[in-house]
Amino acid sequence: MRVRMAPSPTGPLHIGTARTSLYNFLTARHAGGTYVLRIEDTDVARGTVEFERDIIDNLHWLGISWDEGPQVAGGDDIGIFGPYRQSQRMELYAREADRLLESGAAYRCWCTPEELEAVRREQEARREPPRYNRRCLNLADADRAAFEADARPSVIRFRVTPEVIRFDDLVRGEVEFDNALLGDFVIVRNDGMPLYHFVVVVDDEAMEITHVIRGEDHLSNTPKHIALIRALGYREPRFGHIPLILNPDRSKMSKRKSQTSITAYREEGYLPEAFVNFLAFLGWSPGTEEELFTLDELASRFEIGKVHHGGAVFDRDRLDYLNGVYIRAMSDEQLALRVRPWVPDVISDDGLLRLVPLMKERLVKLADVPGLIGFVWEPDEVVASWYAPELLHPKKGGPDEARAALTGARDALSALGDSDFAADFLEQRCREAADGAGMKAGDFFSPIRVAVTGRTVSPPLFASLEMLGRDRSIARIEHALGKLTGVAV
RNA sequence: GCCCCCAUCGUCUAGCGGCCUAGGACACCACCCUCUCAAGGUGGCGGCACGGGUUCGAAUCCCGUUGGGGGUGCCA
Repeated sequence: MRVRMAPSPTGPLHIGTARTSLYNFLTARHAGGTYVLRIEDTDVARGTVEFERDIIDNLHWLGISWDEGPQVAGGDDIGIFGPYRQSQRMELYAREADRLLESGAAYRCWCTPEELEAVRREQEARREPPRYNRRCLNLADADRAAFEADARPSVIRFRVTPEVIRFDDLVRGEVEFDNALLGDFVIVRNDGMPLYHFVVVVDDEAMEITHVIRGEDHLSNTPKHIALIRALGYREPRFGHIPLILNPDRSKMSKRKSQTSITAYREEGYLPEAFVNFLAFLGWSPGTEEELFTLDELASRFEIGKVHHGGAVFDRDRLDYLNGVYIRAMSDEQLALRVRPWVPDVISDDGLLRLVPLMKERLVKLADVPGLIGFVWEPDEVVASWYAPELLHPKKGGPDEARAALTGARDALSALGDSDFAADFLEQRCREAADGAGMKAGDFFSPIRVAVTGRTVSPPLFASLEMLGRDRSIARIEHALGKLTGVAV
């Protein structure tokens, strides 16, 4: 078995491409087959090397690797079927196009886009299917000779034979199309650039691809490809069309309506292992109630034949949940490492490790880290700027209660030495102080929380105080007291 | 318009003729735990699109309807 993924570098790695790549990868790994990466960069107008870079990087990030593929960073191609960029395979396409021309399976067409457009409009007006009228196929010899002598640019069209095309789709079973409904489609542009339908077929043959697994949006392209395969005398691979990933409104997932670039998810701090797990289940399930799988486990369980037929909506909530599960399953040491890019250097590795227990259960995405524990490293004034004085008021109470709690806490904390400034001690003393002030613990803690973390929602208060240390904790409480007087009058 | 594909809770799905009073997960709601928020625990809400067949029996098979999606490029 030889399978391939064939991304086009006309944009950053897209969720759909990532999922298709994953399914191909899993299919190859499951069967012990070979996995090939081929860059389909025939669209020079839209493709860029930056996008190719993004695609390769993010595929790697997801843990998807390939046995054969293009050279990267000046290295050599991996594999003997290269080059693996279509832009480097032009002689092959030219040769195969000539074969088609010679056999009469393809022909040159000199129609201009404007002429084509006019014909299309007429057909639509007559409610006929819009397809090429074969004007250039039926050209008189003299006219053809004139065009050729003129060296006027021409495209090459594939002459579609009217016949019913059937194939046994890996995921859908028997599918049939009537190619009589197809027009003669262009396979080489008038600037000599070969087009997708053509190159994909040529390369799959040249690279000995046995299984073509792609998105359902290609299902109706397959009869074209099969026709081409037959005309060229190629072997027909198996085809499998996997369901699309959908926007919430159930249309094909698009940049306009959803976040589709893998880079964006990576930057938000989703874990690749969670992301892959999530992606795998968008259109497939092992048939049991298990739902946590590593890439290796997916590879051993995945079967292309068990892939669903219907599209799947991309559900952020579920992704978030899964990411949280993976975060919580990590050791503190692992999580500290993963979170490092979101934490400033002033926090040492040891310090970060001590911070991890404060955030682990609360973390959904790694990028949430600063919002969660930023108060630890932000300057006192910055933390103070996060809250309005009114936020210091406990739920049941006003400035008086806030002041009572804050002064009580300040006194209790001040009485403690640096070595006693530990969470359990702090809690004990603050509870005593709450009693002393005749307040409920919750109401007493609330102003302290806001003063120290700048927010009404925070990690556990006393562990937070401990992390912050005696002096900074007291300073923040004093500061809060000052803010309180400013408005209390 | 034409061609093709698809159809189980809001979402991801289990189900492949009797095990289904349709199971799980996310989300949502309630309660418990609790210094806030989480995490965790318990419970709840919620679905076989519709109509015909076939069969002793249909979420499962067939046909139709409806709905949704994809394609219909000198993009991929």
